Amino acid sequence: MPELPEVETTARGIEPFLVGRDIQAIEVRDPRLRWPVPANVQQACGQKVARVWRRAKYILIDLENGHLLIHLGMSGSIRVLTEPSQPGKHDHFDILLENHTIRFNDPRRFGAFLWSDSPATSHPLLASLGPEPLSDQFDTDYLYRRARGRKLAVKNFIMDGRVVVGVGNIYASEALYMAGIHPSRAAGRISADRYTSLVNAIRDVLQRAIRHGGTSLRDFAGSDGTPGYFAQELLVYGRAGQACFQCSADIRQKVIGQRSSFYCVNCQR
DNA sequence: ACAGTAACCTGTTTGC
DNA sequence: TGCAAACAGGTTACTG
Repeated sequence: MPELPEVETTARGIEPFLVGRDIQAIEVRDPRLRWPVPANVQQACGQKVARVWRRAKYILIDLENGHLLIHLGMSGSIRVLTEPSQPGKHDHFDILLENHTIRFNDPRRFGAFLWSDSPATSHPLLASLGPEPLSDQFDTDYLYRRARGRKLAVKNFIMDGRVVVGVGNIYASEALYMAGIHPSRAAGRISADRYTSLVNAIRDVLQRAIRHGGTSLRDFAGSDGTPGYFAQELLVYGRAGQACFQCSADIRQKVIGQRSSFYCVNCQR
């Protein structure tokens, strides 16, 4: 489901169907999402799509005037339909193009579909977000500086979107393992050198996951029910009780900040 | 400003 | 087998 690599994959997947095309209609059949889908999304109708891109875990659709924001939440997915089909349960809205339909499905309803008049990055939900993990602004100096004086667990620190965006629960565990840092360690008590490792690990794991098309491309690519490619690459996530690949100790699972975390007590300090 | 927690939902898995 | 509890990839809002 939607971690940054999947949002990226989804955005790239729908882009060619949208850019340069006119939005003919937006059909909202179940507006109950994180926030009720507002009527003003209809302003997109009749407009041509200029750009489709991603910021944090938001998919942004830039129009000639205004912007659509889509968030997949925990369980959202988007499919491109090439021929008409009956909407199913949890299919909340469609974006109708001349030859295709973009269909949004979200059982848990933590997703969002919103409109912004001004550039999407100035929307209240996006305005105070931290840098993209794959951008130059996200480096050792930045992360080390932001961590000064912080006492919360480093795992929660890197999952805070105001610090850096796009690091979800899976990749937080993975990156900390790769960097050899214990997820419960206070963010302010980690050396600059170790933050260098962490920055590299975050970059590396996200890039690799994107290259693999995310962890559950199935949502987008026509479901065959098989888990995504990246699931096989996971080093600690979901491996509680199994042997660490580096030292063979049992991988532990612990709840940190209300989320399951996976780590090796030997390899992570 | 910071840290911790509750809350928003439904579907699937786990445990008795 | 049946049922209830626990859990799931995200984020905001509230509390102290």
